[in-house]
Amino acid sequence: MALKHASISDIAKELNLAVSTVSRALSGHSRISEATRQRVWQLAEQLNYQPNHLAAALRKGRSNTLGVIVPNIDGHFFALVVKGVEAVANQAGFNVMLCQSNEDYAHEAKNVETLINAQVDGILVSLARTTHDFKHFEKVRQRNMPLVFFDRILNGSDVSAVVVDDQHGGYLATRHLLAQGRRRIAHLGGPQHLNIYKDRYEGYCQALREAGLPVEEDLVVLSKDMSLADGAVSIRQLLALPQRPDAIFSAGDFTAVGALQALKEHGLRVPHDVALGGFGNETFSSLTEPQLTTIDQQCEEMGGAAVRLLLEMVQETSLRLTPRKIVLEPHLLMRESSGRRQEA
Amino acid sequence: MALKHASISDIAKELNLAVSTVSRALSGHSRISEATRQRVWQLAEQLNYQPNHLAAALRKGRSNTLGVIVPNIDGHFFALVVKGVEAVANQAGFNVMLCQSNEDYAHEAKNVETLINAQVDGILVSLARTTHDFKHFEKVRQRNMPLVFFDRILNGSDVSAVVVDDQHGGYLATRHLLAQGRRRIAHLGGPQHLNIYKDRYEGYCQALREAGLPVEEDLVVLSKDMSLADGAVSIRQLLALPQRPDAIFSAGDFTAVGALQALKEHGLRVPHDVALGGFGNETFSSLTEPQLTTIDQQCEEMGGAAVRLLLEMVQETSLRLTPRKIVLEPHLLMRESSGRRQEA
DNA sequence: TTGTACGCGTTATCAA
DNA sequence: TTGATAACGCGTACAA
Repeated sequence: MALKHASISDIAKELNLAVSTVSRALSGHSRISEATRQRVWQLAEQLNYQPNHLAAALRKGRSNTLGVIVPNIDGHFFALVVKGVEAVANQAGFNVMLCQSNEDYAHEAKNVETLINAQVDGILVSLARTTHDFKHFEKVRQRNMPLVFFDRILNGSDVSAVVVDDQHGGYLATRHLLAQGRRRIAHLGGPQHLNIYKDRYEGYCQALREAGLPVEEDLVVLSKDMSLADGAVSIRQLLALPQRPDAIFSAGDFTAVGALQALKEHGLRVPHDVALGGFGNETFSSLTEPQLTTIDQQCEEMGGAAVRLLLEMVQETSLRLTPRKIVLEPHLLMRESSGRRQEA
Repeated sequence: MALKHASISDIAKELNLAVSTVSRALSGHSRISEATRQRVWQLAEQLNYQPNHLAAALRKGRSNTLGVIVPNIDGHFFALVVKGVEAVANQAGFNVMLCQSNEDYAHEAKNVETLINAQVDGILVSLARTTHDFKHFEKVRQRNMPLVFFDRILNGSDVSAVVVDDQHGGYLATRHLLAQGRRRIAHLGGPQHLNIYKDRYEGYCQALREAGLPVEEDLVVLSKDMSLADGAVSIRQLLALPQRPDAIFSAGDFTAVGALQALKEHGLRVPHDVALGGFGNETFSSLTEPQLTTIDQQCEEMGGAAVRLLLEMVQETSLRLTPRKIVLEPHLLMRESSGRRQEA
């Protein structure tokens, strides 16, 4: 337990002032004579006074703390988003309480409870892959607690959110592969109830359509976890087709690298035999051989934008009613894995 | 602002009870008639009562929140440690407040202030690379706030901490390279004021000594950031030597992979010409070509152990006086980069 | 078993 | 400009 500490009333007693006066002197809010203000500050300094934020929070009904729920933190993406969140939040004088859902719905629901109990002033969420509904946010809405989503949301949901233009990202990646002369382009996708995977897929379709190519069902392989292993499995499936693809656009870097490894194991050369593009710009993406072409999302920027949006809602109750969306632009990072076919 | 909410006094009024009775009924502390307890719980449920933790915290002088300061979160290591921290903390009913120092001393000091202000019940820290003293923890000690370090601490400091046996890790890696028949083994190390880099270096020396080999100054290259770029720079320096090394033990995976890339650029084959071992088992380490031999630390376990140690100190004041250390065992992960020289 | 009364440290309101 | 006082919601001695 912390040692007993100097409080506002200690200062008041010492200076023969009322606590309210001291409080105002310290917060610099109301009009206060320069003389007493100085006396107060000086003694505060001397006693090494530290404001008790808990008490202030109780009184004001505001904890100056923001809650963040992410699926995980060991990938590059969410780690960077959280970094952005923290930077902007701290800047604004808010603390960040972190929760990981481990891609699990039940865990996510528990996280929400936790943050409500902790009395955070607002919540930032990116959904777990296993989340199909918003039930667990009911209490948050009831309390009229500010809530902002980022990156992963449910398709067709009307909520405040900061997202990347995933469709455009998928479009960019696929168009790039087309530009390299590829015609049979496969897609490795994720759970379609999540905006990000659905939109990336749509972008893929859009690019094909634009090139006058059909979307062949056989060439679209969806997986649940978007893991390394999923990539390998998908490749096995694709290579069993009568005619194999000459390029692959994966909606995630992990799956893309899993695919890369599997392709090599099957004796296929990347990009010569099969060109490859991923999504997400994970750390390892530039360390594979060949280096992986991928889509960069503005991770830190996303975190910062989400916090700013949330803080506006925290400060202005009226803004909590109408959902607002912020859309960031993704960028194509051309690297080796999608190069042109070499004329042998 | 959250909507007005049911408090224990609301329940009390409704039931014609005293708040204290309700309080006890809910917390199940004192003796309470089964009848009233049931009535209270039922109404609480009905009114969707949520305890106000802020008020409880103020009253009890305990926030049930733990603070964590890490240098960053975008590497694999700290991400996993934080995951472990969160799991165990939540399990025990504690929240986690996260701060990143960005490897910067000043930032770290600010983080400490932040956490003190937030009135956390205890602090977990892994030092920034630029931290050379403990000054900024003075206030923490003054308040007798529980403080536990993990992974990175200052050499020779007498504090409570959970660390990996880095010396043994360095020893394992180096001995492994020796066992592959290498004799001129270089070392890429980090700032020696931090235990982890110092100890890994010591382990390297120990293995060489044991093999009857000298530690050649020329073969030891230290760098500040342990980044990818540092690895490349170090390689340039090593290759400028009259006789180049036939193996390298790097105290970090990033540097190791930077070295790997540089070696390849110089036309050297890994492991044939130069065998390579890293430290830390980053995600990308198994995705490079060749796959990187490295040392695995028990990240999540470390986070969990640190929280447990901290919580003991939170609950039992007397335990805060004598520093305790917990040492985890590292494991060697043999992969391709350290294979035997192939007889051509 | 239950009720009374007070304090945790702040801030906000009203009066002086 | 300052002071007195009442909350914020909960926990806990002490009394009944």
